[in-house]
Amino acid sequence: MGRNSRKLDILEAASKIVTDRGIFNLTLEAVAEEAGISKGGLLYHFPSKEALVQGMVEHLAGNYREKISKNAKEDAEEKGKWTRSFLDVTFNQSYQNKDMNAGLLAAKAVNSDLLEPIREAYKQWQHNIENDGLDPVKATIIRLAIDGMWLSELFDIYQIEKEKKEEVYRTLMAWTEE
Amino acid sequence: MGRNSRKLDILEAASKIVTDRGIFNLTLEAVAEEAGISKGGLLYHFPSKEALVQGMVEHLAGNYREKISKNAKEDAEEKGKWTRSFLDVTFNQSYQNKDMNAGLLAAKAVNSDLLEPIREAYKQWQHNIENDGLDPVKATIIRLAIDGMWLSELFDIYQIEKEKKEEVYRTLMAWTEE
DNA sequence: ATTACTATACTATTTGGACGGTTTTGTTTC
DNA sequence: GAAACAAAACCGTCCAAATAGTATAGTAAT
Repeated sequence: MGRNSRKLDILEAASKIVTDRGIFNLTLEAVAEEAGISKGGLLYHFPSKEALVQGMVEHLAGNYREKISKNAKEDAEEKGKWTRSFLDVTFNQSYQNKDMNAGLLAAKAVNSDLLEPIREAYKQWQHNIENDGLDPVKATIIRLAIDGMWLSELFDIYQIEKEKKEEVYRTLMAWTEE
Repeated sequence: MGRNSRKLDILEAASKIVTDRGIFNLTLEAVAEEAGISKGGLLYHFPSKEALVQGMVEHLAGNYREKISKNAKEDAEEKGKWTRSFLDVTFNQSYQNKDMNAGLLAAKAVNSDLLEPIREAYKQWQHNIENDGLDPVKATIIRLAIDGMWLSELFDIYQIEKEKKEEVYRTLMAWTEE
């Protein structure tokens, strides 16, 4: 798998550091060490810290987008497919995805402008969800609820019990099929 | 003239810096200057940066708690009062409250343990909401949706149009009255 | 005397990033 | 196929700037 995964190695290392040690420990040296590369080598791939964080965001936004659009396309039922896809991917995949959380936190801390790719993605999803054959307000609520779930966990504000989480998920999913 | 609001001035200054300039610019010097106090004076009140952030969190958590419990007590209808109060306070008051956002971001960045007062508050609210005379799952969804709304804005991920926000709010509110 | 500061100077450490050099890999020419 | 060269990938050191926190001497009001 060689050479092309070098950049990915670095991005993963950066995510790991943010997740495990917090934003203030995301230093070039720490990332280099975690990725098994020298500081110079790191700066070769990402010429500045901002570029590194930008890389993180672009990577996670791309991944997330792909998953959601693929999932929607595979849905047999037309009505509600975007809402379902968003719900499913967010709950079952991105949820535990450290990259997402780390990238968000890093971008917010370093430079809010770097969040643009994510904003762009969300804008599109919101549009799709509102034109999904469902009641737009209810669809939006579904979206907000699942976002509330992962954002509150990302923030360590609270975490509902697994049981209740599953129940919420099933209920929201059922709403997309009404 | 016990200018006892000195500590509050400092906390407000800190919030303003985080909101306007981001977490990395929350330095002791910057806070002192923004608060119109010397660095020594700042350290007199908050002996370390961590203590300052702790102060921020405690202050916002206290405020938030008070508002919600006051609001719930004033509700004429018993059923759903906690859910309504949470919804109302979050949407109409804490929402634009920069203190909340700044405190959260600062605590998450500096030391996640500092979020404990908020976690404690949320734990209680979740308990109240689940025993509010409403369907617990639906009540939880209401809570999650409104959290999704302010957290996604706090994060600058997306912002729905005002119109739609109001609609969502009204719909959620109606659900607490069913 | 105590509380609540101001003002300045200082230390010790960290950090982003520049820089110059080296190794690896790939391509062309003989 | 080997030599010659070029480009990409990478290393390790150096440095100026910034920062948390300490120290200290002094002020003003209660």
